[in-house]
Amino acid sequence: MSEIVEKEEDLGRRLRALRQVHGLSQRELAKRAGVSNAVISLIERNATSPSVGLLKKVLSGFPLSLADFFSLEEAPREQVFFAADELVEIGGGRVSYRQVGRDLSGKALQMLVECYAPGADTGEALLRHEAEEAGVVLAGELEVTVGDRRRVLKAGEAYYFDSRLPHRFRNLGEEEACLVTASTPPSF
Amino acid sequence: MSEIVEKEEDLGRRLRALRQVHGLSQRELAKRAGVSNAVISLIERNATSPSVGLLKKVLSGFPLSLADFFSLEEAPREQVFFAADELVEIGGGRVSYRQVGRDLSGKALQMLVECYAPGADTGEALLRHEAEEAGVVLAGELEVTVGDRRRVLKAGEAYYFDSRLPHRFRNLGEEEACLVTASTPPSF
DNA sequence: CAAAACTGTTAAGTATCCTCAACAGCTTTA
DNA sequence: TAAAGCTGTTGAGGATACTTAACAGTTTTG
Repeated sequence: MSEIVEKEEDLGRRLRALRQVHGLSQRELAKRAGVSNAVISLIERNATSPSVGLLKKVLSGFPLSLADFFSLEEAPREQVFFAADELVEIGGGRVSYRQVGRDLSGKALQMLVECYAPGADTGEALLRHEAEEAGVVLAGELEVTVGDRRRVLKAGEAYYFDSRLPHRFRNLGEEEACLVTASTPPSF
Repeated sequence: MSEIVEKEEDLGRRLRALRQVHGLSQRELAKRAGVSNAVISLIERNATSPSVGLLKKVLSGFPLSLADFFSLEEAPREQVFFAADELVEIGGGRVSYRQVGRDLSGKALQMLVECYAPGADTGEALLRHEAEEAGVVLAGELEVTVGDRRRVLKAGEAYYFDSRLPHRFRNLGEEEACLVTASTPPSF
C-alpha cells in the first residue's frame, strides 16, 4: 500500500533533488548504483527508510560522501525564487542595484554578470560548501534547478539559494541569456 | 547465524567507539535511543546494515548529527600511540622539545601542560571538528580513549590523534597525573 | 494515429532488518 | 557458594526493506 512516512527528515526530497540536478532518471541512477529502480522511487517518496548500505550504493553514483549528503539536511530552506517586484531597490546613481533576498543580515555575497549561449548547460552540478549564490536574469530565458525546485526564469526574475543545495543552469532558448550572478565570499 | 559482513566501512567500529567513550553499555544506549540492545550488538559487529531511521534514533542519544557521524569515516587512521623512544627530539635550549607524531607536515599543533588530580575525568567527550590533539604524560598514569583504542599511558608515553575521533581522559591512579597536551590552532 | 521508448509508481515475493527473549560469561553481594 | 547484578551475544519471530515484474501516463518515432 506504500504508506508515506511523515517527517522522515526529507531524505527522499534531497535524493530526488540530487538525482534531478544530475539529469538522471530513476532507472538510470538505479542501474548506475546497482540497485532496483523501485527502491529509488520508494526512498524519494519517503515510503521507506533505506539501509546505510543501500544508501551508500546509491550515492556512489555521485561525487558525494554520506557525510556530505547528510550535511544537506542541515541546510536552511529559505525562499528561493523572487518575482521582479520582490527585489529591493538599494541603488545608487546611474546604476540601479536591486537587492535579491529578503534578509541578507549575516550573509555576504558577490554578484557577477554572466551570459549563457543557446544550449549552454552547467551540467553536473558541483556542490560548493559554505557558500551562497544568487542571480538575476537580464535577457533571454534560463532554466534554474535548485534542490527539488526548478523554474525557467525570464528577464527580471531572480534566484537566491544556499549553494550547499545542488544546482544547475541551462539555457533552453534560442537567444543568449544574460544574468547577474553572485557568490561568496565577496571580492570587494 | 549472524554472518559478519566484511568491509562495511567500519560503521560498527565507529558506533562502538562512540558508545564506549560515552561510558554507556549496549543496553543503556538502546534504552536511551528507544531501540533493542540486540541491534546495537549487530550493528557494532557489522552483522547488519542499519536503516537510516534506526541509525538516526541511535545517534539521537549523542550530541552528534548523521553528517557528523559519517564525517568520522573520513578521518584518517594514523598512528595513535608512541613509545618513549618514538618521540623526535627537536629541542632547544634548557627546555627539551620532543616531537610527537612522525610527520607533522600540513599540521599545526599547540602543546600545553596539564595535570589531572586522582579520579579526574573529562567525562562525556566533546567532539571538536577540524582539529588535532596530542599529549605526553610527565608523571602518574592516565587512561586515554581514542576512538576504539584505549590505553593507560605512563610517564614517557604519548598520544597523537585527529580530534574528530571521540576521546576521553581519566586518571585512575592515586597520584596526580601530569602531561603535555596540544591542540589546534596554535596560539603562538 | 499508433508503436516504441521513455517517465514514475505499485503489487507480490524474497531477503534482511529489528525486536523479544533467552543464553553464557564475568563481578559484586549475601 | 550460590544469587543477583552486570556485560555482550544469539535464535526465533514479526516487521520492513528490497527486487522483480508489471502497470499507467507522457513524449518520441514512424
